[in-house]
Amino acid sequence: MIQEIKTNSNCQTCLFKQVVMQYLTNEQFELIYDKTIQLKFKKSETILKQGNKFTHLVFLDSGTVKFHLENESGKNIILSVAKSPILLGSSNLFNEEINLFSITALEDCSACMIDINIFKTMIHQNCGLAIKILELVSNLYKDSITNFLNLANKQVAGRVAGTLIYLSEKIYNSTEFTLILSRKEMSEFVCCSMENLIHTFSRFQKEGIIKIEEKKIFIHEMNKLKTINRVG
Amino acid sequence: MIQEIKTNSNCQTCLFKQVVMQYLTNEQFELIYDKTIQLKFKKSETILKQGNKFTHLVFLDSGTVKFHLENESGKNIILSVAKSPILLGSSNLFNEEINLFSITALEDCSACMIDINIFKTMIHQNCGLAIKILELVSNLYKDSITNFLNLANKQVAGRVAGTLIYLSEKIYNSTEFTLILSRKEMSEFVCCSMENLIHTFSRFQKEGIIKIEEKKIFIHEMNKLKTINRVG
DNA sequence: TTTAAAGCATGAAATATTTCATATAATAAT
DNA sequence: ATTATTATATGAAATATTTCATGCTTTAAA
Repeated sequence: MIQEIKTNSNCQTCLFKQVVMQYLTNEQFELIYDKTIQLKFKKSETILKQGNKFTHLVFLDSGTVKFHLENESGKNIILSVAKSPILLGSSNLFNEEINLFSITALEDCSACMIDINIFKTMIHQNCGLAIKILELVSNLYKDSITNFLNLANKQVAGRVAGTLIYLSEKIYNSTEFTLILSRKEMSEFVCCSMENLIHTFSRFQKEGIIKIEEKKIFIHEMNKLKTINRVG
Repeated sequence: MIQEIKTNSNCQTCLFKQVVMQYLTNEQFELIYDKTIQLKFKKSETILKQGNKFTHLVFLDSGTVKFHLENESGKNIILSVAKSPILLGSSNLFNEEINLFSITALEDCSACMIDINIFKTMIHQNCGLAIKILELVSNLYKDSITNFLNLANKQVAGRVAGTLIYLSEKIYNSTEFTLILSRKEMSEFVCCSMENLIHTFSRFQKEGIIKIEEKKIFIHEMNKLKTINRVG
């Protein structure tokens, strides 16, 4: 990762600043800003590592990331995919200061690392900011339940459909997109073997529901996908 | 459910009051108290219903509950089991005021229903309280990830082991306990068919890992259970 | 440029899981 | 007391999933 000289940064247009400034004075913001480091991450670099003590909130300014964790049997699981602009690490704020999961860049990203102690002090001084963070954590919590719902008690076809719908609606905002996840990563998202994922992709393609050209995916029949997702 | 006359209630010893009073004045607490209703729920009564607009936080004073939801294919899933004292509904506080999941009594419960609007007003006036709630939501979030980890990418035996460990360590604080969940409910917790759950119980019993006497469960070899849970 | 490695794809065998059929015991209803 | 219902249990067939073997294609390395 490359550390940028801060004078080059574009704080003027930063969404995080715009939100936070509603609750902070200029002086308070300067305190945060002094401790903030702007970094660039290359594809597949780790932004936050599961199990590490975490020292910074991360505001993802550009790029897409995956939240993932290893379970006790050593298998990797992708919890979610998120794109900028988004604040990462907020769910850890009031845990035991250990990252619950890893966050890794799926494509080149730029991010601001915000000192956690300074930020916590600000929260204590500022109800509005605390409530804003509470909103963020609540929504993360909601997303994780949605995710859980997609996986639990469904067969692989239903889960693959759910994941394709999620990517289409929440990440790419289109029924045609170029996947930045490998087949292996897709299978870690769907929680099945890579072969099963590929078989399911092939089946969906044979049935005309989707079209696959290597990394490009075209969803032709979203309705069928939604039915498959619903019935499991 | 039976509504109690408030003069009979035991607010003097209530944990919720003890915590909240650290952040509120007597006058503020009285405001909340005036709008609070104390209820008793019988086993299997619904405390909060998935999809309903939610109007009250619920402080569970006694009893044990399950968090559960129906997925799109109509299957019931138990997200978690929780026992008193615990504040229910806090994760909904800053969502769209819709219950994300249902909460149902697993045994007779008593609970205080706290008006959400009054409580929100208090949060806005009080950073300490906001941060306390933030802690609660963060921990709920952490629990749901732990739960997810137990289920994802593991075979049924590993998941059954994980659920037994959870019940033993987090709910009953003993290796011997009388299950308040039916076999059907256990299978909804583990996310498998009821038959598969029963098969797995039988297998564990044959291998001497646990002993089952109808509703009573004796965990004889916790280490083996943990190994099975870890390797999946 | 050639070779090695990684990613993707397919089919078949091995394994896991669900569904179905059936039975028994415990509980509820008549 | 008798009957019906519910909860629990077991085994076998049907289905789903993983694992394995293999091949092709693309990318990275020598």
